[in-house]
Amino acid sequence: MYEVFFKALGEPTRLGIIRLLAQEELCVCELEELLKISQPRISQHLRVLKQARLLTERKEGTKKYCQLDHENYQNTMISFMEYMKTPLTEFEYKELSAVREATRMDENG
Amino acid sequence: MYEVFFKALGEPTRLGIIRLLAQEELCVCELEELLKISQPRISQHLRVLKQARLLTERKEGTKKYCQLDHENYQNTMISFMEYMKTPLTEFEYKELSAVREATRMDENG
DNA sequence: TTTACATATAATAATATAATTATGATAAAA
DNA sequence: TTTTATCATAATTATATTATTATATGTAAA
Repeated sequence: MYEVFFKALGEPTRLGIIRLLAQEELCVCELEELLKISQPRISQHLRVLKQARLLTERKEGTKKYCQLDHENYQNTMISFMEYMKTPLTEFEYKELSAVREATRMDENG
Repeated sequence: MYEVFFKALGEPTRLGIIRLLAQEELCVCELEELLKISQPRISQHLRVLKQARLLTERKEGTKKYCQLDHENYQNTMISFMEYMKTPLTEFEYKELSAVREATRMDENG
């Protein structure tokens, strides 16, 4: 989940796209002209952003207008920050204690 | 900058590592045992996290203890969220107007 | 000063991702 | 109904990333 989200953001072309779409609703051909990159390339990166739930789309005639999925973007960022704050599971703590216990035993004997 | 940061987070092994290191200071061999993955693999992923400024390190004897660089992690997340809120540059708006003007001209004539 | 431990690095192989080129689909317009 | 515009997809090539294996480095202890 977070992996897909961050992987989508961890690429320069997509970062450029998503920053534009955070401010303006744009269609593929506008992105193409603004960023001076080919249409299939835009299209493929948009697919990645869509899978990461970073995009909302709207069709108008033959054009597809995209913008940042503000809600899911914010929710995911916040949820990740919360996730990073959550303590390890009980199991993880037990494992960790075991590992440290083993190390201490090494050191003492 | 953000690209390196998010790319570092956009990989499952590194996400697993960084979540542990957000809660506990751990050395490489502890990560190795907790995550059941090889030492070179840990070591390489730690390098990526370091480059993304997600890590602080401390040496103690032969061991290297790591933890999340809480400060830089938070600053980067916040700074990115601010970045996403900043309006397009004047130049970008001009470009966009030009593109839209061209489209409108197409539609009208 | 040899040995063992913790970590890093290099080389390789496997896999994944990105960009390009070519082609297809759909809807609107001529 | 043929064109044209917009977008999607497939195939290919190029490049990057990941994991493994083998080896090296450094440090502390025997």
